[in-house]
Amino acid sequence: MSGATPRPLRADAARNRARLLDAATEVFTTRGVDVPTEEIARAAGVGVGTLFRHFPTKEALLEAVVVRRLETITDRTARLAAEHPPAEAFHACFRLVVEQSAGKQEFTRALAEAGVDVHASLRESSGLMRAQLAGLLTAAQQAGAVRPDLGLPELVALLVGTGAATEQLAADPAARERVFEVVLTGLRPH
Amino acid sequence: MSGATPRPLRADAARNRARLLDAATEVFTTRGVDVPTEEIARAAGVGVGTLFRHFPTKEALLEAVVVRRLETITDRTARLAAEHPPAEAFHACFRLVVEQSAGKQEFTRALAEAGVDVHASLRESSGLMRAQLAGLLTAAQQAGAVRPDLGLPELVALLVGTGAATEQLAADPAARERVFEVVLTGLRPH
DNA sequence: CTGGAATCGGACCAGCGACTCCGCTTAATA
DNA sequence: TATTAAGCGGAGTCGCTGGTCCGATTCCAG
Repeated sequence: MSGATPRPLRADAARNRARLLDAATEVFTTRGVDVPTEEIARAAGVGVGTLFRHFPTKEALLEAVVVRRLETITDRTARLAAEHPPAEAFHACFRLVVEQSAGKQEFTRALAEAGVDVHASLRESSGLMRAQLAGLLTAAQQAGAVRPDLGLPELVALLVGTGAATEQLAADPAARERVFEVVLTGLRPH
Repeated sequence: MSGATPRPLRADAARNRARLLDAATEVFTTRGVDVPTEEIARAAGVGVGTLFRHFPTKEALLEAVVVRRLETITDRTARLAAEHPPAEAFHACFRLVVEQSAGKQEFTRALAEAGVDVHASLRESSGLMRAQLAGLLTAAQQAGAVRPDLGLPELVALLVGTGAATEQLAADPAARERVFEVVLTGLRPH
């Protein structure tokens, strides 16, 4: 197995890599995954050659973006889970995940479509995320705050769905809030 | 203004047109809107030339497919609405629209992205659909079956969202049912 | 049956976008 | 500061896909 980075990566190279990641996140999110790679390179202030040296493939770049975002969300979720009682934590995380995933369905879908089996790195961080969610869910259920008949798959589906729903209401925060209320109310035991 | 069809369309032409529409519906739904036009032509058993004579553009074909599906759904919705009391009708239609819209978000999104303003035909049938839904919603609200603070936009968003959610659970009907219950429960007044 | 208009099919064309290549630039080090 | 290898940029390549064109084929009126 290969250990850490073989070489420490030169200063400018590291900077460019970071810029590319940021630019790609921005551009993919706002304009969709179909933007030409050149657009991303331009947004990052580098040439396409640089882009492809850092990420061998457009798909690899997309994957890197998704992984980073997943990791961020997982971290924040963990913090919320640690600092609040189960019911509150569950609700806060639900909102967090939905809000932070805006436009992300497209990402993962594109990934899933492109290569049949996603890369190891994605599977790993997505696994961590799922583990977090599973813990949150069972804790909330034991606290009597969530219907006991729901499993992780249903929770994930509802997260994705609520994301899609709120995306439709981007312009109207009040309506978005009402949608949240509908879903969160429906999640309570009845 | 132009009246009805200028010419009655030859027999084989009509057949081919229908085949194209069916094949396109099938292929777009199962493999996404990015399939090459040639695939659709092959699935329909015709050449690409025929395809482009009937539909001047790939986008036009997609639009025709979407319009047809919207019309079907609208018809069924109308029938349900006429034959059941408000609350039942609302629930039944909610399920119907979600189930029949499977994979359709992608369609409309692709359309919206492609040309900025969708074609008149689509706007028309989509308007009819929205009118149906609006009627259904207010009736159900007056019957006390649905939260009174929801508007048409929220309903549409929830339809789209529930569609996205159930699509994630394609393999597990029981889980899908639980998702429906969550959303429909959340829609009731509290 | 048959003439000819409508329709068909698929080779062909053009534009686009992912990725490569290589001469030039620049960070790191002695 | 000089040396050198890592890194950069972007013009160019190649394959793919939407859309066109026209000779071959098919329907149908007389």
